Amino acid sequence: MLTVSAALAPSPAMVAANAENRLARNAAPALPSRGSIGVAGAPRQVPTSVALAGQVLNFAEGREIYAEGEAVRSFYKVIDGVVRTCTFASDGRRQIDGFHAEGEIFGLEMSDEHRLSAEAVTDCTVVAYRWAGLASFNGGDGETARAVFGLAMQCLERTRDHSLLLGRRSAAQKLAAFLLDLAERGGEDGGIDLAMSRQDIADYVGLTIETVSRTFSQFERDHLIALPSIRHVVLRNRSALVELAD
Amino acid sequence: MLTVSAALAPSPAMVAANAENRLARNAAPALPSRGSIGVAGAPRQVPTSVALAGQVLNFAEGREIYAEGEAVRSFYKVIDGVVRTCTFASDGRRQIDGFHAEGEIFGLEMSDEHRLSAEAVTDCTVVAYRWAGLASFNGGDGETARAVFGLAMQCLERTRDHSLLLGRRSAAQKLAAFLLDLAERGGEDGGIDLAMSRQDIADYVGLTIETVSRTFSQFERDHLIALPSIRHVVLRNRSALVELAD
DNA sequence: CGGAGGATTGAATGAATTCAAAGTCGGTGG
DNA sequence: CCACCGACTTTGAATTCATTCAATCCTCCG
Repeated sequence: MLTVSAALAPSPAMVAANAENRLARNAAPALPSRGSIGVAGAPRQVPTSVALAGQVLNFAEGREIYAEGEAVRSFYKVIDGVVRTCTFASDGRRQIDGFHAEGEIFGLEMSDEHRLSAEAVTDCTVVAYRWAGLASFNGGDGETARAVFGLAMQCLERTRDHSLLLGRRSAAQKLAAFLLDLAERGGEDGGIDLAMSRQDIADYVGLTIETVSRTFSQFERDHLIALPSIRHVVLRNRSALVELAD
Repeated sequence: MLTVSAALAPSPAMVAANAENRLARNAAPALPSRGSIGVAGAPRQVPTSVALAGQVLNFAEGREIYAEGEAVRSFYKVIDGVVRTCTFASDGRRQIDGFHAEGEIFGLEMSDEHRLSAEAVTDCTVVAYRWAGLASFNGGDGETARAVFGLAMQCLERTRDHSLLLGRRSAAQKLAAFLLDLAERGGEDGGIDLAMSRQDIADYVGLTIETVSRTFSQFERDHLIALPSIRHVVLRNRSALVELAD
């Protein structure tokens, strides 16, 4: 149902009720954006321009896209909005593995069931590409394979950065790094639009919501940032933040 | 110098002074092993059996294999011994991204310079495969591409697990998870041979060396483990450890 | 305008770190 | 062969930082 193309090879015939999408540089349509991770800015570069058919799907804020343990049938690219991938510990604590914004992919896994769940942080539009584990990598032509590989490597790099962020760092270091990352991904200086709640941020950087709040307030008192509204951050002293972050 | 084959395609002609190696299931030669991560056991399965030429290299304990910032010319597979990949914060703190044992790869990166450095935890033997970023993915035949892709996905999974480990978890949870991971990778039950120092462990799980030591001692007092020698751990109550880890 | 969920702030607690000292182990040289 | 040295590890006490628990404050929506 979710999938359209045969294993990574375009097959327009199967593109039924839904629009076809191309996995290409700047391919995202200009939908009214309610929530980029950072500010609207330069689209994230994807190192491919390969035609790949997929099915466009919409999810309302908070909706689950797939659950931990569910069979892997697709991987996804974000067209608009923000998605989080996460796991839940036995005591209920949530750990957010990553936020995925326009142009980024998620859900690409080797095993046959998802190790993480995915949820819409904001209302969002994604494209599902048929994918059922490593076997799916077989058929595609060289260029498609290369595209998917590039995307996987991008995930790997982001995940690596994340685990370095979580290592032995203070709350201030983590949050400075988090904000700088958002600013970089968002594109322009000036303001960052937070797509996610404080709780999301806390679960991403491995802190409590109170510590996140306190640290942001401290940053503001120190004139490192301004918080004109609850979901908007302005970097006032980027170099000091960089210094802090490491 | 380090590289032997043309981009991921076997080219025996270039295999000059050094032995050729095949990236295959159970390909590792039976060298006298001084340091697997865990106990000697079932070889880590690699989901490929593709011929791939590479150059065999040896590194003494503590030696640097490549440095952060260095140009990416190869990725590596561990034949024997253990390798760590890590970064250094500006204040000198080290963060270990991963330990890589027999059969595992490291150093596969998309960018043109290494974001991490790699060092020999023990005396070790690795094979270097020519690799210069995403462009290297172009030439190979389908099967080689698939092999490399599978390896990249394996790295991704390990890195994901690591970042979940580092999130909001207590020292006991982190170390229980660490020991269970080693035990699983090592193969058999019974004993775990720690290839790495307490400092290495601390830098991997994001704790101080003192906390690692104290927690191990506490585990021993609680009969979760035994520590017959400094580099040897016996799991005495695996289910309790699993419970602890989450 | 009033309610509810999310965010901020405060005070007390607790876990991990830091600083400091003692113990262990392996290796080297007498 | 034994004693000593040095690096690594363990243990102890005090401190620090983030968490927990609790109360208040926004802000958005109905």
